[in-house]
Amino acid sequence: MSNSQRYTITAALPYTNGPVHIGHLAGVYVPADIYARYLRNTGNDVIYICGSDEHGVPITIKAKKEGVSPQDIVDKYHTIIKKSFQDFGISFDNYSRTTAKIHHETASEFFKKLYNEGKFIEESNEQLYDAEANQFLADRFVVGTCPKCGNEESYGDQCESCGTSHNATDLINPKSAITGNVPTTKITKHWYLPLDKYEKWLREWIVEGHKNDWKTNVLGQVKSWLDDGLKPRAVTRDLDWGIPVPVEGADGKVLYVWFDAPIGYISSTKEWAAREGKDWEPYWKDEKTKLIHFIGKDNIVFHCIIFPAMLKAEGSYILPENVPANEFLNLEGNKISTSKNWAVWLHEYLEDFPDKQDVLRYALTANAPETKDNDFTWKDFQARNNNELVAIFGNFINRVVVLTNKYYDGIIPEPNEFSDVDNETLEKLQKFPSVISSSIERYRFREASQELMNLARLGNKYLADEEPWKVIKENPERVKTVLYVALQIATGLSIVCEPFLPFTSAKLEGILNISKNVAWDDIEKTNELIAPNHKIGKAELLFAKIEDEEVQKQLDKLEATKQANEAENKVVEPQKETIEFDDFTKLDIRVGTILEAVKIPKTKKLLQLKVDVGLDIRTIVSGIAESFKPEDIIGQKVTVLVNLAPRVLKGIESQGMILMTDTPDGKLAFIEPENDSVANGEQVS
RNA sequence: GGCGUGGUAGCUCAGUUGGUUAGAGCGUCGGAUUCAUAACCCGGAGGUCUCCAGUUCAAUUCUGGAUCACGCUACCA
Repeated sequence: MSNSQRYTITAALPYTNGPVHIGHLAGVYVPADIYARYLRNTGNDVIYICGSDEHGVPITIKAKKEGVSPQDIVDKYHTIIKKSFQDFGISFDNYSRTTAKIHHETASEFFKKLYNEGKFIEESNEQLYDAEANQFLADRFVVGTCPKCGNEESYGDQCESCGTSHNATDLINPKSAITGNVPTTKITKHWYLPLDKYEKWLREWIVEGHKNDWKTNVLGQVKSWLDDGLKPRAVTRDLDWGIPVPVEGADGKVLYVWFDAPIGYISSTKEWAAREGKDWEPYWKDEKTKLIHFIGKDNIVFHCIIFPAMLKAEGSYILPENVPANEFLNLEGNKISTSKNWAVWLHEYLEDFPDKQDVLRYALTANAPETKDNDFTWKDFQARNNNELVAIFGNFINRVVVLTNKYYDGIIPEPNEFSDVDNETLEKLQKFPSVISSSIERYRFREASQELMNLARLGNKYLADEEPWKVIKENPERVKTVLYVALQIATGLSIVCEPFLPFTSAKLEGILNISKNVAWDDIEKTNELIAPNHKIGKAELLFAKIEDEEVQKQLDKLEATKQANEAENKVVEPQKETIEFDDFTKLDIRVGTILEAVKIPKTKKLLQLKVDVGLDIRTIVSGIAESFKPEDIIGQKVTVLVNLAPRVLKGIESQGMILMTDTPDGKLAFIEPENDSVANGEQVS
C-alpha cells in the first residue's frame, strides 16, 4: 500500500433511544476503531466519523411514554453515548448528532438538490386523517368496512377476510385505530426515491464488481434484495419530529429518518473540517478517497442500497469501497435487547471495571461476530483477561522489565554477537506487522488480535528457551544479548498493540520510557526498536487478574434483570368493563377434541384443525403453529367458542375459536377440562 | 413460504482452488521450570468436519435434498 492514502471511515450512527451496549461495540465501534487507529499508525490520512441518530418515530413514542419532549430524550442519550465512547477510547475524529444545525442544513441541501434535479417521484394522494391524534392514518392505523366483501374489520391496506388489498380511503365507515374517531380526509404529498432505477447499476457495482472483496453475508443480503426487485421508497413522512422537508407545500412533513441519518456522516465530517480548519470535500468527493462503512447486519440494506443510490443520484459523491457488516453478538445465550434491558451497557461497564477498557476491547475483538452470531459470556471475558492478557502479554512484559531492572538497573545492555536463535527471533518479530496488517486490511480483526498475542508468545518462548536467570551465573555477557532481544519484542508489542489496546500501549510506552518514535512500518525495516543505554522504568503490571467474584457480580446483575422481566410480564391486564350475565350467556363455549391438524401452506402461524365440538365436526383455523406441531395436538381436549361468526382466513372458513392462554416463555397453552371424561359438546358456564 | 448467512475437537473459531496423519486458542491430562500476576515453556488425549443422496479413482471441501440457528422478505398477529 502506498503511503498516505485518504480514508473516510464511518461507524453506524447509534440511535438515541438507549445507551450503547457491547453488541454495538463488538459489531461496529471496536472494529472500526482498530481499523482507524491502524491506518493512522501506518501514516494514512484518516477521519473516523460518527454521531447520534436522533430522529424517527421510536424517539417520539418513547418521549410520549415518558411524558417528555423528543429533544429531552435525545439530549439524555446523546450525552451518555458520547461520553461513554470517549471514556472507552473510541477515537472518533468527530462525534456529531443529527439534531445539529449543520446536519439539518446538509440534509436539506441534499434533498433540495435531488428535488431540483427531478430525482424524486412526487405522489399526492388523499389520505385519512385523525384530527384529534393529529396524524395521517395509513395501513394499520385505520379499520373499516371492506368495499368488496363487507367485512367490517378490514384494515386500511388490506382486508383479511377476502384478502384483497386496497387503499385506506376505499373503506366504508373508516375509523381511526388510535382514537376511534371518524377520520377526515386530507391530501398529502410524498417524495419517493425510485430505487428500481438504480437496480441494474447496484447489481453491476456490488454483486459483480465487489464479489471478491466484500463479505459473503453482505453480498448475499444485497443480492437477495435485488433479486426481490426494488421499489420506489418514500423519503418523507408526515411527522413533526425530524428535518422539515425543504420545499414548497411540505408543511408538517419531515425527511424519513433513513434518508437523513446517513447524510449525518457527511455533516459530521463538515463539522470536523470547520473545527480543524480543513476542507471536508476531498473526504467525500475525491475518487482516490476510500470510504468504508462499519455497520451491523441490520443496516446492510441502508448502506448498500439506499444510501449508495442517494449518493449516486446526487452525483458528486464517492461510493463506499467496502461495507464490512458484522453479525450480532448475543449475551449469555440470549439476544441482546435494549427494551428488555438484556445487555452490558458501556457506561455501566466503565463504572464497574474502571481502567479496564482494553480488557473489554480485547474480549470483544477476540470473539467478534465476524462471520456469524456469537455469544458473549462473562466467563469468556474473564478467561480472555486472565489467560491471555495477564498470563501471556502482561506476564511477558513484566518478566522483561523485572529482569532488566534486576540485572542492569533498568539500563538496556549492549548486545554481544547474536546467536542463530536471536536472529531467527528478531526476524520473526519483523514479520509481525505485515501479518497483522494483512488481517486488518481484510477486516479480520479477531485473527489480527490472535497474531498480536502470538508476538507475546514468541517473547515468552524466547525467554523460556534462553533462560537468562540461569545463564547469568555462568555467562553474564550472553544475558545482555538475551535481554536486548527480549526488549526489542516488548517494544514491538507496544507499537503493534496500539490499535487493539490503546490504553495498554500508552502504559507500556511509559514503562519502557519511550514515546512514539518508531512507526508501525519501521519494525520490519530497522534492526533496533529500542537502543542500548536507554533507561526504562520500573515494573508495573499491565493487567490485573479478574476474580470470580467480579464476574459473579455481573452474572447476578443479569439474573436480576431476568427476574425483573419475568415480574413485568406477570403484570396483569386491568379488568375489563363490567358486563351483564346476559352478555356472558351470548357466548356459546364448549368442550371439543382436535381430530386433525394440518399446517396451512405459506403461513407461519396458522393450523387448519378439525374439531369435534359435540354438535358437529368443524373446521377451525388457529394461529398456534409456532407453539405446537400438528401431529402433537391430535386428540387434544380444547375449549371452543362455537358461535363466533365464521371468518375466512387464507381461503379457509374458520368456524369458531379455540381458547388459549400464554405461558411465561411466550408460548401458547390450551384451556382444557381438568377431568378427561368430560364429553365433547359440554357447555362451559 | 421465498431468499441470505452459518452448522468443523468439551468451549470459541480457522481451514480445505476435492487427494497421504483436518488446525489454533481456551479447557483437560502429563512433563519441565522458577525471571515472572501458581504465570510461562514442552508434550499427550480429544473430531464418522450436522444428516442423507449424487458426481468422482477420491468429498469435510462440489451438486441436490433434509435439518437446526440467526437474519431479510411475504403472510400472519
